[in-house]
Amino acid sequence: MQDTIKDILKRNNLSVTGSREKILSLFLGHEGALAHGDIEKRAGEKFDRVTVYRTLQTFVEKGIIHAIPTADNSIRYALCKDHCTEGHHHDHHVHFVCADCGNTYCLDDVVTPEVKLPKGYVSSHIEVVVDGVCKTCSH
Amino acid sequence: MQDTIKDILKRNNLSVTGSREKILSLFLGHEGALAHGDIEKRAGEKFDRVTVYRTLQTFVEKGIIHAIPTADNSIRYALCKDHCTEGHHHDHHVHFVCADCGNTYCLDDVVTPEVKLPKGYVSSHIEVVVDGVCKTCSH
DNA sequence: GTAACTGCAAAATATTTGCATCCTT
DNA sequence: AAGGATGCAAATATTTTGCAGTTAC
Repeated sequence: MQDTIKDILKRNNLSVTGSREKILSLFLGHEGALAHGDIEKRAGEKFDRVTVYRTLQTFVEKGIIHAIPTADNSIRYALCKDHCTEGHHHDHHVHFVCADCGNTYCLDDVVTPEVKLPKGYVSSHIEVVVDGVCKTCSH
Repeated sequence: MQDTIKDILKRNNLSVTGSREKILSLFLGHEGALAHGDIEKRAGEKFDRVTVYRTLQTFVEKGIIHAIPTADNSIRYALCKDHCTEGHHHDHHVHFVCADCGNTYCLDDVVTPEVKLPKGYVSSHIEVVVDGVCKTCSH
């Protein structure tokens, strides 16, 4: 696991630092998406806010994580399991926000559906966010 | 037009006040969606920030407008053209964010597609946001 | 050794709350 | 007149920026 994290960082030309390893391990160890606040909470409270902001930004730029906009104005981040590269995100899956537990999941198996746009509109990216109750909470 | 605005407010049991009339008229007179900041800019005169916050919140609660989450963390608001009532939004259309002009449009004719979720997931609402170039800018 | 990263302080923004006053009904 | 809405001040919260010290490579 340690090696995997380092590998991810190195692969993206990022220096391997404590903060980055810890933040990245939070993502790897958590199934759902994390908001900025979640990271500060879940971490052993050692993080400077600023470091978290900058680390998340760096990760997004490098294509390690992607941002998921949700209705409550809190941006969540989740690992890119697809083959994202710097400046090129390819997250063609659906996101799911559970009203019960509040977690946000990437439904990697659910492919973004096609949308027929009116004439003249050109689509470059489609983001689908489903609200509802997740597998765990619906039991 | 004036009467329409008043009608909308009255229909929702809201007192007819200057701020509400003006903010509502901004939405009626603008095809796209508006963010908080847009409203302060477009309003010819000075609006108290607080009034805008509270008015938008009230409108959302009453089902007059709905919020559109976008990737850049700026919530946009747009008129509900469907039959929304207090606490019950029914905006089953697709939203489009133009990378060129920055406007956000409700594509009322484009119905939200069905999404097949994995077993155990229950959907209550699906939000589709398409990024790309709009009709006007693609010319 | 050098470039990159972090943490602290502080600035710039954004949002919420309390309260006195004013306006709508 | 009564209740709700507004505007101001101020409290909170969020995000960004600058810079000096530290660390990775």
